[in-house]
Amino acid sequence: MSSWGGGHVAGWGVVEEGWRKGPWTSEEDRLLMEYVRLHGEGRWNSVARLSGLKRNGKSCRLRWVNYLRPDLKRGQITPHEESIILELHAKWGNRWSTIARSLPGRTDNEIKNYWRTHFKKKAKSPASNVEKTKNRLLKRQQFQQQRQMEMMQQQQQLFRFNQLHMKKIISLLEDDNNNNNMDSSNSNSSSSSSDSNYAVYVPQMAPQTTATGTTSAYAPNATEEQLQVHHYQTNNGYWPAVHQMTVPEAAMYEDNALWDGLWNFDAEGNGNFGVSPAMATVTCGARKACFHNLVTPFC
DNA sequence: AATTTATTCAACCGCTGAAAT
DNA sequence: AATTTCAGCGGTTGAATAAAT
Repeated sequence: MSSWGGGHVAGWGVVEEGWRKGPWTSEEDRLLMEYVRLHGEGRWNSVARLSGLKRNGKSCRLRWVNYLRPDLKRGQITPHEESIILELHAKWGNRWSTIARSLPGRTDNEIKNYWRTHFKKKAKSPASNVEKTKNRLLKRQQFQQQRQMEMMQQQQQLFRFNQLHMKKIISLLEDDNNNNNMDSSNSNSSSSSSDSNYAVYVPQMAPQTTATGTTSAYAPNATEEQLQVHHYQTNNGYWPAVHQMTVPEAAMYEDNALWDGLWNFDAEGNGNFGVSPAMATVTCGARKACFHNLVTPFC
């Protein structure tokens, strides 16, 4: 069944001429990551000798570059990225690796696949099919927008709730203050619970739990440790990349992540907003960004 | 509910050019 | 200078999954 191009026919995971082929197991990923940790990227043909992996250099390099590299950006291609792909493809044609250089965290393979599935067919297919695709995308987009509105409404409600509480607290404090300073009658300093007072109150988001259960608060003062994601479960079972994201890096991603968050709003509402596990933490950033936008006008 | 069709994407291949021997 | 090795590129395949019938 799996005759990859030319050459001898070998099944998935079958050892052919000493080399294993097909999908990678979590153990193989672990070995490869360990190899890179110890020896760095490159010298791929030494992997088998030094790590015990029964994969050839080519396969190892590909696995690392397209899947295990910690700086990979996961999640769907954003509209912004899509426009870059289109623009650069018009300019350079199928020079995928060149295009990929303009999209940090995206691989040439990913861009190639994306372009082929989204644009190559569209160019060929009859108008009716294009319409169908358009309608389907539109439908999905509308649904996603609705979900987003619901989320925002919930967040606004939470904010209002916090405001009310703060008002109560302030008035209680004022009462207390007034009682304590009964004899100082001209106490102008004790402000009433004016808007300007609670407007500066920025409610802290509850810590978000990532796919791994790792707490990722993504508060402005979140430590680097809080922003680390260690191991993920994916649909094929395992995604072991160790992605360490510093606070400035996370901030840099925030913009993109916001797009991802909006674009990938997930129908199941599974808490990851439809992004891949690797982006789960980053998406928390997006959520934070959304929330921040709600608060900003009051600041 | 079952079947068919379409889509996605990880992993393969052959080829090429650069670097090492 | 010739040969071998290695890394990287673009094209292709097919298993898994989603959507349509």
